[in-house]
Amino acid sequence: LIAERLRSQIIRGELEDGDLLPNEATLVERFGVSRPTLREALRILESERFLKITRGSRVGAQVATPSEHSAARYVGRYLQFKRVPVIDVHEALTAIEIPAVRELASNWKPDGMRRLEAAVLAEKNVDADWTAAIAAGIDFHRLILELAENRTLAIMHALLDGVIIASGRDIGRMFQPQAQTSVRRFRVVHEDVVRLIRAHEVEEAVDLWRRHLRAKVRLLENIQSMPGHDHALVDVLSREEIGTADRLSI
Amino acid sequence: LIAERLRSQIIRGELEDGDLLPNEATLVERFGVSRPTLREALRILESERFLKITRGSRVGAQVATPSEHSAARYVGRYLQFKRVPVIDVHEALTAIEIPAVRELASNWKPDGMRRLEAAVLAEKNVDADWTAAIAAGIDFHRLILELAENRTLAIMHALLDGVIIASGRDIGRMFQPQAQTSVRRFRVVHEDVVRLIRAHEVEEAVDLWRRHLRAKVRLLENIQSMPGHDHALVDVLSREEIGTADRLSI
DNA sequence: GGGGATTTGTCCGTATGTATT
DNA sequence: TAATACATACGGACAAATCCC
Repeated sequence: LIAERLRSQIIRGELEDGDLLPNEATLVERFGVSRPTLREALRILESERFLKITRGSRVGAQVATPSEHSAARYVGRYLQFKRVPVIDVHEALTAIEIPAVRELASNWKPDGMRRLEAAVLAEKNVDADWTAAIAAGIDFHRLILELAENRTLAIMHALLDGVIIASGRDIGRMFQPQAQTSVRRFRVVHEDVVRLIRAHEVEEAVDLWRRHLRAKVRLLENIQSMPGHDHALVDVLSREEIGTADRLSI
Repeated sequence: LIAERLRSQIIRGELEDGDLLPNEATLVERFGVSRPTLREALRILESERFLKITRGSRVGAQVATPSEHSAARYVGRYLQFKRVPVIDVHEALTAIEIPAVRELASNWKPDGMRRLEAAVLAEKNVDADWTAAIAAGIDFHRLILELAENRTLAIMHALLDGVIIASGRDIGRMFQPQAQTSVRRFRVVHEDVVRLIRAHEVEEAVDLWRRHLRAKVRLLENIQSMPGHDHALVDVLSREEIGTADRLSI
């Protein structure tokens, strides 16, 4: 009940990001419960990433606004439990991005177009740095959703994107030498699609994007088809567990 | 760390739905921590709906497989925090369902077609019972996603559907007298779309479904446009809080 | 229906690790 | 370097709920 009260305050915006909660003794008094009970509530909120708790002087429980990252982990765990293959998630991303490109090509706004062209430019600038290049590529896909006038779909896209990043292995695969040529070609496609969107060439833009996404999935499939990697499932736990094993020394 | 160990076991399927965990004393011994510490871990997993804890003889912590319902609440809270309007969620559902219908009309399988026709029949049978009729209507939409060969999208659809149900108000609006005629007409549309899918009339099926979804959104908008209801945001907390207030007697 | 056994819920007191001043 | 403020952890005790006989 205490966790729910605090959580409600955070979601409603009464408690803002970075706000410091009173110390445990004060909270114990305010809610009229004992310390162990209060701590169970704080632990719940910490696990849900609504609080960030540190110990020491003049610190304590700090309010953390829910981020896409934390929501993505929950969804990712669910997908993992459902034994969903990673390729399936990529296909879902495709289904979400196609109508977004259509919408954007039909009626973009000047401000959005500026941001698209800035993103393309940013990709060009980091072309030498391989890590940054891939991050910029992911950002470009997200930007398209963000500009496409549906916040729910943008959030769903970000969640699934987050799941793939948390799962991590696909991104790792992109770093493999055999993938580099393809990834570099992707940047040019991004440039082209922006040009088509600007010209309101709806069908051409959609078609190019569809081919682009199919190429991305096929690239991952090809790299994935190494022995032992077939039908790789979503796996967001393995990475968390590395840290765990370390701290538990098992 | 303890929560993560147990959670990992549940997600990997080592602990199955309904399994009973040992009692607290045993767990304390097994993990080598004190009781308050263990309880914080159990509290985390309970809040994430991985455990269902009851007190009394011969019971205790029971493993609960993550359900769409629990995942939906998590996503719902995030949407609420982001101040997303309910209509926006409906539009996202539209974007997800359209390609699903296209895929289904292009190549359905005999088994899927059987289930579609059974769903239509089920809707016809509960036509008199208003509550059951609406539930059957929702099930029909879910079935389309389930048959459309992408599990991730089906899960996303179920999540958003769950958010709307948790938010609850839109469903309530469907019960209003002014909506009943429209909702009844929806059942006929479901029947028609199955016929078109069976006949592989792809574009016609997609077009009908697009109109159907637009009608649904418009219906909700019309009812919603009563004073004080404009741009209603996703609100999954209010319902939870009713229970809270009750138990806290505030 | 009642009593005993089992299990979680809650609380207190105390000691310890850690960050800031 | 010392003092302070904070979370972390432990052990023991009792209360409350549930189940079984």
